[in-house]
Amino acid sequence: MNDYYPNNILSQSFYNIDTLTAAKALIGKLLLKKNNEVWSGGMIVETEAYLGKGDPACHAARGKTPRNAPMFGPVGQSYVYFIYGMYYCFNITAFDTNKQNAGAVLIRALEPVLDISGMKIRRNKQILRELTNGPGKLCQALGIDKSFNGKSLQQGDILAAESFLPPSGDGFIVSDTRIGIKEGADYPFRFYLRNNPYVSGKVRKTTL
DNA sequence: CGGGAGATGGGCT
DNA sequence: GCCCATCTCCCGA
Repeated sequence: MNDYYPNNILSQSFYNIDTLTAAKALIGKLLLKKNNEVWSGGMIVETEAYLGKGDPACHAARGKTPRNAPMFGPVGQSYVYFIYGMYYCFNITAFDTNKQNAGAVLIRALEPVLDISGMKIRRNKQILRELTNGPGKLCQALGIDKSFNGKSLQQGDILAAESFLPPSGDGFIVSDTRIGIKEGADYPFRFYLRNNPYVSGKVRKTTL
């Protein structure tokens, strides 16, 4: 439990910017989800940009379908998809509406901040680092499933907001290739906070 | 303690 | 048929 109530919610215009810039700008922001009147959430520490047209790794690369429809807009809404038969991945639609017609930022990892006890229960894990250090993990920790697909992030049960504290690490955002894709694997469209222990992947040299 | 195998299902081509 | 993230179990050092 906590007595947190969201403020400084990111406006829709925040997301009307090219997807790569949005992916970097979202680093350090809060992702919030309300569960039974309690706000859970954490600071975004790792993202990936998926450009619509010309990006073979993007679900929207071959045009609009029922599944990828949210990626075609409006910007600033959720795009949630089901993966590997058991997990979900959470994206935020973001693109320059004057230049692109689709695009989204995959949220790959959070630094836990709010309702850590609730996240531990939903994850069935006690280690802080294991709660939200991966796209499927953070959806489970926050209680996000397909029913939250295509929802505004300016109101409702999922919000993105300015953080009230700085993330761990030295504050530098570094880029690298995206995880788990085959085509477009050489594009440096993944961004994360250097030296932040909550970034996805193998255990870093930090004792948490 | 780290590493590898196997399992899990929907949306596309 | 191909593509994906994560868990658990079972090794071997």
